Amino acid sequence: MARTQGSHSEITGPRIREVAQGLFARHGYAAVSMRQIASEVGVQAGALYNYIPDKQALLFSLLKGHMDDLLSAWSATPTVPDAVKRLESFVRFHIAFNLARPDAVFISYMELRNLTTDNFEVIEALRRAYEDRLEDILRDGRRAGVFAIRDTKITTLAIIGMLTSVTTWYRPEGRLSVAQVQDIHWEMVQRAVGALKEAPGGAPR
Amino acid sequence: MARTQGSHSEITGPRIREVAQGLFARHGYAAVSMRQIASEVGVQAGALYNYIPDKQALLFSLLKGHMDDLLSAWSATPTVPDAVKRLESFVRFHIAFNLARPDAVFISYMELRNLTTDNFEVIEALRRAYEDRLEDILRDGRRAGVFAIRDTKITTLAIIGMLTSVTTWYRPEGRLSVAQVQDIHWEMVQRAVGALKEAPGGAPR
DNA sequence: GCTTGCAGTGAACGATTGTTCAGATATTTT
DNA sequence: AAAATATCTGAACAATCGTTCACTGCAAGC
Repeated sequence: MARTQGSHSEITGPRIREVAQGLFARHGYAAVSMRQIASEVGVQAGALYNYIPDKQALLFSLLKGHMDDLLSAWSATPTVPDAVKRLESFVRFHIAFNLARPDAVFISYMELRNLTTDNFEVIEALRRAYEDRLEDILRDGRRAGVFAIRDTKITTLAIIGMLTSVTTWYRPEGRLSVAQVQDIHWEMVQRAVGALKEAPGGAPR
Repeated sequence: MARTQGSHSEITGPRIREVAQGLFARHGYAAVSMRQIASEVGVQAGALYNYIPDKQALLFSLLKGHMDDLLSAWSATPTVPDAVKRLESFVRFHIAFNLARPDAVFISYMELRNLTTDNFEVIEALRRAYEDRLEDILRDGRRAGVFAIRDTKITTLAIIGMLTSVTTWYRPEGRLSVAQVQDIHWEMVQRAVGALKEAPGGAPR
């Protein structure tokens, strides 16, 4: 039995990427076979090659797509002149964007080592470009005297590290809403960059 | 040709774990074959099974060993009564300990998904136990009124996330020493938990 | 010097890997 | 209705996977 109903090409193509993303996130790129992907799509392994040249290209296309989405989504958020407000924007954006696509985030820094050297460099450049967006904000704020930062590069990486780690534990059915998580982290980031000056003895809790 | 010189058992055993740790960190558990490990040890694949029951047990033993080391190393650091000093101790310890064994750290949260369910639960419990050490410090400090923390659990995870991310970028030959990285992060953590009250208008930079 | 036992070899096992491709079927175009 | 095109099957490919095992050689104990 070959095709059992009408044209599937517009369904199968995206489905392959969805299924692969889920399986890669759960089990890892190397541990997932093309036959597993095909089976979950509802197709034989050979049919996958009507849509992708090979397994490596599938992984790369997922990571590339995610980084492109990330960068263009951030570019689409309105720019405000105030560095503090811009930092708040970034913090809330980063958390919301990442929590909305945990699988993509997961594989995007878990499967970097399974990329070809060429492919790796492309993704790495995009990652750095994203980090630069935050570093620019921090540099501006420092120059304006609203942030007290020792080292913008390290602070950039520390903030991104802190914010990204949310994806490792957050569960939608858990105790906190996304907005609450954003609030808590925004407060911590504000303090970490020295933007929130509290009166000494200011209310704990 | 079999063995070409004297007894190797006390060499080969640890070597297998060293080599496996390095290869797992670089390429991932699923992507590394027993033959690759054996080849780098300088032995045939079959010989590995004189030391380990199977590949899964090798991975588990690496992760278990790392978590045991981590917990007992922290337990061995002197306890001070002051919560702020205890937090400083933790921050510096976590950074130094992780930077000293990047491969072990890397696979310890990269290969969790390649563990059997039973094995995973063991490692997960140890990870939580370590997090609890930090959460205890934060809770004590909050009770004592020296930390202004909204949510101790989230703050715990955020701090660990921030500190652990150092291993993803730090290179010994880089711009900063471990001590400098510790200093910068300790300042950020101090502020994030509201322990560092700066006079409003306090010197930026 | 003989025996015992550890440490390692090298071949073999069935299973599975990514990928290719001729052929079958359904849809679309003519 | 016929021809052309798109989509998928199912078998096959060489390679590699984790693991087992009969066998070999060396070192240590007697």
